[in-house]
Amino acid sequence: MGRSPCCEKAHTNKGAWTKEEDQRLIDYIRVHGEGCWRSLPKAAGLLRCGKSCRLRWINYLRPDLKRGNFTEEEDELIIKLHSLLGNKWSLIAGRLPGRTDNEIKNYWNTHIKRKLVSRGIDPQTHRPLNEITTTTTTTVLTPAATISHLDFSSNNSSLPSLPVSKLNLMKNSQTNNTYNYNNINNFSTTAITVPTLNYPKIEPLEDVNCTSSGTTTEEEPPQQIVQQQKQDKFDESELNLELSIGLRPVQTESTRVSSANTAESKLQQVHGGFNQLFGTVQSAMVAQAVCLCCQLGYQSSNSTELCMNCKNSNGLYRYYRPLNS
DNA sequence: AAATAGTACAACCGCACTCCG
DNA sequence: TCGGAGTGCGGTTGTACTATT
Repeated sequence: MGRSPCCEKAHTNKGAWTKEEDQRLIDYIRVHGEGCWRSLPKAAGLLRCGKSCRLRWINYLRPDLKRGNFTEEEDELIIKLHSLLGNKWSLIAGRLPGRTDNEIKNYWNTHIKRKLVSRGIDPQTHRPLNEITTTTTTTVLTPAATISHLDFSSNNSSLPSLPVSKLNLMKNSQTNNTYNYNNINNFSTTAITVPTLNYPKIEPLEDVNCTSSGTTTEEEPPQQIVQQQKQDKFDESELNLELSIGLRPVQTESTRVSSANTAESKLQQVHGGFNQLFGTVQSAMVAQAVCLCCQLGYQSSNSTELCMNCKNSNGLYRYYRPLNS
């Protein structure tokens, strides 16, 4: 049994929007605001599907959209973000104020792909097209590798089984037991050092060997939480806003030392689950996050005034409507 | 000038996720 | 806890426009 269609297809217009339809939609949203897209068409007197209205508004009619050509800076930012996030267009769009996911996706497919190919770079992997082997220090499952399962349970009673989904994990090839976790909210990399004997069972959905700009924390003490300051400036070489955490190898009760300021104590605080640890780390990351557009100077560079991104508590730019404000 | 090929992008489709009763 | 409604997302398609022959 399939789900019901989103609208009565029989009595809806399809295809390009007319000026009148646009105006009706704009007028309606100006008065009533966004929301309840299913009932909106009828209320606004539009013979359109609610989804169609939503798409038209979000991708074309919103007043805060930045129309026009992409700048060189935007190009480079999209490339960097794509290398980190893959085809997560909405996330990429969240970092480009005034641009929509659809617009970026189209632009990627029509311009940037070709641009990268002409530079000799594979648009999907962001590796040189003619590269056969790699000598870089980090092996990455895929630019946005998805790990289906992370399991500490077999040899370790203090850490739970970890049904970790959709983490961007990169295995550090130099330190066999370190994984880098790409935090998509603020582009930081979290190095997770796991006990050698309790090596996590990684089941990558895709096995794509490629390189990355991910950083390692091999020389840092394993139990130390090191939160490096973000780079003030968008670096041409890489988006390296590093936050590192190393998990101490499993210890017996007798050897366990508690300290309020150590990573170990943090671990103990979150013994209810590794997911909680990620939640804690992520929260810290987000709390510290300064949006990229501010770093880049796209938005207000005035230090006393946060841009819309930074005003948004989750660190991600989302659509904002100045209509009724 | 007409036909054809290539390009750009708006719009659609279907799936997945979240929310709420 | 479950199921349906609403919404968001990524991939794909359709079509208008431009360049080339």
